[in-house]
Formats: sequence, C-alpha cells, structure tokens
Amino acid sequence: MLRISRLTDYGTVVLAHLAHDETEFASANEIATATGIGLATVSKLLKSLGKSDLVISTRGSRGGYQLSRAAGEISAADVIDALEGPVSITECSVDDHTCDFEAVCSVGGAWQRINVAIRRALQEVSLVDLLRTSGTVPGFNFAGLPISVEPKS
Amino acid sequence: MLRISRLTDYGTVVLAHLAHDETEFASANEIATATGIGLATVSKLLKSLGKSDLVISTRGSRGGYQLSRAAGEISAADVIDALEGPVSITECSVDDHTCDFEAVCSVGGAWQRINVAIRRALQEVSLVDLLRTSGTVPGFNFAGLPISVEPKS
DNA sequence: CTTAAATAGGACTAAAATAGTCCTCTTTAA
DNA sequence: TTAAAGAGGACTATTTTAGTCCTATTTAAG
Repeated sequence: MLRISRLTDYGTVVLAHLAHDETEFASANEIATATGIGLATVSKLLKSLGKSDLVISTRGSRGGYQLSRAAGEISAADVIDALEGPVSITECSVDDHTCDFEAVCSVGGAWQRINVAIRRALQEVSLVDLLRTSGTVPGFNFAGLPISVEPKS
Repeated sequence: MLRISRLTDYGTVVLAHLAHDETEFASANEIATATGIGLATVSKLLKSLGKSDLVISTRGSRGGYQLSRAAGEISAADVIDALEGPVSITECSVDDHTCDFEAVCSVGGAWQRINVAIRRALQEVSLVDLLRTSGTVPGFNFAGLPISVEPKS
C-alpha cells in the first residue's frame, strides 16, 4: 500500500502525452484516444490539472490543453498535489487537523519528517524523468546513493 | 494524500507503547487503556503485527505482547508492510499485476524507482526514531542532506 | 449569426477500500 | 475449573475513489 491513486497514475500518463509536443494543443479527446483512458476521466483529470496550473487550457473550438511549463519543471509532487491534495503521510500532518489522541501520542513528529523525506523524493523527479522509462533516472539520489532499479521484465 | 492508513498510524502508537518496556508483556487491554485506542482495534492491530513477526504473543492468562526484536530493528517500512501489505506506489509496482494500458503507458518504470526511494526512506527510520518525538532524527538523510523538520507546535 | 467543437463546473452513482465491532475458539495461569 | 488472555475470522458501516453524465460557457469557422 501507501500508493498513489489510479487517477494520479493516469494523470501522469496524460501529462506524459502533453509533454510529447509541448507547443501543440491536445484536446481531451485526442489524449483519451492516444492513451486508452476514458474521455470523461481524461477530461476530469485535465480539469484538475488546470486548477493547479499544471496545464493551460484553451476553450472553444480548436481548443485543448498544453503543459503550463517545461516538463522538467513539473515534479511528481506537483502531480500528486494537484490530483490528491497535498502529500501528507498521516492525517495529523495536514494543517489544522486536531488529533483526538494527541495527549497520548508518542509518535506524531517523526511521521512528519518521513513525510518531508518522501515529499523531497517526489520533488526530485520531474515529468521528464517519468518519461524516461528505460535506463536510469539521472540525478535521483537517496541518502547520497544514486537509485537505479530495473523495471521488472 | 499519499498517506498511511489511520490503522497503521495507530499501529505505530501501539508499538511505541510496547517499546517502552521491551521486556514486559503488555496485554491488548493495557495498551488500549494507555493509548486511548479502542480495545477491539488494538487487538486487531496486534494480531496483524504478530503475523508479521513484529510482536510476539503469549496466550493464556497473564499473556500479552512483546516486541519481537529491539525497537531499533523495526523500521517504519516493516510496520507499513505488516498493516497495509507491501509498499508500492502504483498498482503496477505489485508483482504479477497486469496493466490494461501497458501498451500505451509511457510512465511505469519511474514510479517504481520512486517507490524504491520511498521504501528506503521508510527503512531508514526505526521505531526508536519514531519515538524520539522532539529534536532531530539522527541519521535520517535524504539526498545527502540531513532532514530535520520541527513538529508544528 | 449559427453551429459544432471544445473546456468548466459540478452533481451523481457505483465500486472498492478502510475502520471498527463482534463472536467463537483455544490457551494457560491460578 | 475458571477467568484472563490471544487467534481467527465474519460482518457491517463508513469513507474514499473512480467513473459517468448533464448543463453552461467559450470560440473558431462557415
């Protein structure tokens, strides 16, 4: 577990499609056809991505979507934030949340630090890296060690 | 989002309680009272933790639970694995899962690498670190930088 | 100025995961 | 023999997630 939702995964696929030709508009319809994801779903995703300014929309006939900035400037964290709300590993990491067990909780703080670590990991990876499916992901390190895991099969 | 479930969070609290006196048994009842979490829930958690060998149970009257090993040897990843199943950030990271969109998916691989990074982060943190609620968490680094975030008041 | 192709926004439903409870059985110390 | 504990699992309610659909708005093109 501890996973991103399927929609977020799809969202990445959608963004990946947009990253292919950053200058052109692509309509939700085109993207749906190209990716095999349902039009309604693609549309919903693009709307969310637009609200978070990851994509720019152009309305009307001949309209469509573009990335709002270079693929290298969009991080995995941005995508997750846009589609799932801010990353936070426990409920009590979210601002203003009050925990019933605060008085007896001897944990709290460290999860928040783990949260920050995960967030940094997600910020280190850009859409460009996500597109580069084969080979290693350059510049992606943890605790000083480069991470390079071969996709299974 | 991208969060551990509330039960996992509770599980950590339960383990934290057990870590206080590693030699003594604590019954589910005691732990429930001490932590403020419902007995049935604590009981369920301990059963799961037992299956994954994070705690050892002793049945019968005067029975209870102990940590199976030193708190320093139990990682956040262990806890999540025990209570939520193996960490994997996308469905397609799980073994033997076949993805309908595999043919058109230009993403896949990188999420798996992110997954590994997150997993490492979670393995670097032990129950001991989770207990140390104030101050910094020693030895916890990301990309070579020590991480130290103050808990929000 | 009308039409068709788009996005915007939200309501709604269905499905799945999560949380929490409860019951019965087994074990073991007193 | 009894009571205190864990084992195991069934069950229900709640919440989250996924996916669909409807209506309104925008805009290029004829």
